[in-house]
Amino acid sequence: MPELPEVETTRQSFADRIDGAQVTAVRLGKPLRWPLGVDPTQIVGRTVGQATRRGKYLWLPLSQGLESDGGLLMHLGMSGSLNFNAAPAAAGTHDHFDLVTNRGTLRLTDPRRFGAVVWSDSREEGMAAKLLAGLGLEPFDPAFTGEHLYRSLKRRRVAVKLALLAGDIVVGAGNIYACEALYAAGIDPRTRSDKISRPRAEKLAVAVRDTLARALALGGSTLRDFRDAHGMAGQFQLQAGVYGREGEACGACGTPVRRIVQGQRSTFFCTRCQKR
DNA sequence: ATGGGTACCTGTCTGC
DNA sequence: TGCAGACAGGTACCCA
Repeated sequence: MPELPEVETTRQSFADRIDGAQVTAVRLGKPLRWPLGVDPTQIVGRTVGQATRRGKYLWLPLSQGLESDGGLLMHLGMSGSLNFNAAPAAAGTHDHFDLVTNRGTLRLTDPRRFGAVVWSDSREEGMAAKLLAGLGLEPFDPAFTGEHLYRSLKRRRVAVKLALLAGDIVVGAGNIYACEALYAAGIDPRTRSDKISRPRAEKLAVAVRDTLARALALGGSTLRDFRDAHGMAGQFQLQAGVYGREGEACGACGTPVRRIVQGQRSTFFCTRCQKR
């Protein structure tokens, strides 16, 4: 579900409110993608720090005086959302993790349970380090340039859409925004990554950054169940050019939007506006 | 190393 | 109404 705009929207909606809170309890529901990796009693009494984001992961620091840092690495998977509430309802069927603090409860709701909440002694150690290790550049990092994208794409020969989705060149674009960025850049998603010219890579880098920024400004996309930590839905899906619009007329040329499958996922594109 | 496929799990929608 | 099948925002892991 959540791609970078949704994860960042989520982070911004609870980070300042939970920063400085004391953990009073932890409640676990059904298993998520990985075990928590720590005895929950080790978390109780800790102080929550400022949540940060790397790709689609959130890192929530939980310090214990001077002796121990550590924190939780969280991922929303396909169907996860985090809610922060001072007076949370009783945990429902899909509520699988509660971090109860003196200011409110941070709750992960995730029907499909592809999400994760994993303890690490620091962001640079253990499971967190392992999961973050292979990630590509942040799209808003000045180092993410057309030249960087061009050189990275040159090294492989998969379809450019799959190269974007892989997340080891640039992070943050999932299925919706990979489709939308390629549409904005006028590039056919089936184009082999090593065939993308320098100028087109430049255009694509700009499109990735702008698409994600625009979605972030709209609070992300809500297709079915995404909500930020206040329960607000995103608005970007209403402006999508191609995603989820199979058969509808392309806004630029009127050609019906086409749907194909790449890597077992739907790709939406305009056969006229997007060239190989 | 690269590319391709599978696996994880639940809900919703479509068509017969 | 029931039921099978397709599909859904992600990504680690296994195999060739």
